[in-house]
Amino acid sequence: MALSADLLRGYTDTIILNRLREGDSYGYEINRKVSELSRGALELKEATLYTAFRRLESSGYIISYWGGEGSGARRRYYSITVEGRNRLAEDQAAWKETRRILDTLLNPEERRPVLQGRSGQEIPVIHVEDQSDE
Amino acid sequence: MALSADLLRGYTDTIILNRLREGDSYGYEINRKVSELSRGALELKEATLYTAFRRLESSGYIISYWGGEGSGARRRYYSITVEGRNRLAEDQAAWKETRRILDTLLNPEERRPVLQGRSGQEIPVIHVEDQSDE
DNA sequence: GCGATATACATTGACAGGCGATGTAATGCG
DNA sequence: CGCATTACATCGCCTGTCAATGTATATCGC
Repeated sequence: MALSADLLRGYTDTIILNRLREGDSYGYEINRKVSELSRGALELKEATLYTAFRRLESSGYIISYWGGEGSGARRRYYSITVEGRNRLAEDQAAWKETRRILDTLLNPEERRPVLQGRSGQEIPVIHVEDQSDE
Repeated sequence: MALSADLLRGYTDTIILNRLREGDSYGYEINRKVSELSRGALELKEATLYTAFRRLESSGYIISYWGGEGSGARRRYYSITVEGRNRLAEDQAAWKETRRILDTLLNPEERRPVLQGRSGQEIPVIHVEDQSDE
């Protein structure tokens, strides 16, 4: 099943940052790696990729430099900045939260509902039973 | 943390369908329920809600009718159709897939590594007691 | 040497979903 | 009566995705 990257809208930047966390890289390679890690389920389109790079760089989350000449076409390498790492950490936290919310809102438990507020004082579990027929 | 609903783009329709699965309802109520279930983390904006209703209805996933007069403002009730249920099932499957991919692409393993074989057999769910709060 | 292919980067314009702003209307309460 | 609450609705802007298109270099087969 090829994921419609529409459901991933907004995560492209985070995906790139997380890739860069493991070391500098360039567009084409990042793309291959992403599709490899996702088993081909996610193929970032080039236009999406490169607009993301521009967005990230102009926001200071990554910086770029030319390199790799002599072994194929020229490459523009990207490097994650400190701000980028911070942004990545926030994004990862946001993803966990989003995942939790969507799990409860869309149902597919299987991971079990998470009903913990940050203050902890909030209500115990209200039984939301779920028989699919009616 | 209030979720930027930008990260939820594309899921609004599914959230609504899943709510309707439990019975007919109307905009205002659905909205309250969603924010209750998410503990206030997700507040669907009215513009978002009602455009979603129009989208869903014109696609045949829901149908609407007026009702509830006499007890406040008039309400437009929505009912999920058979097509809507099918669509919902697909969306839920897509969410599981998306979740899996994003978990591997964004890293936050923490619950279980996602390295299952292509063959589709699920990883045996490891029983993780979920009492820790972050 | 030459065309095909793969690598690699880049921009433009269209499209779709979310949402702020704004408007309408009915009911209930003090 | 005035105001809050409930409830629905639309317009126009913004942002991220992506098809289409273009450029350039290196390698491989013939």
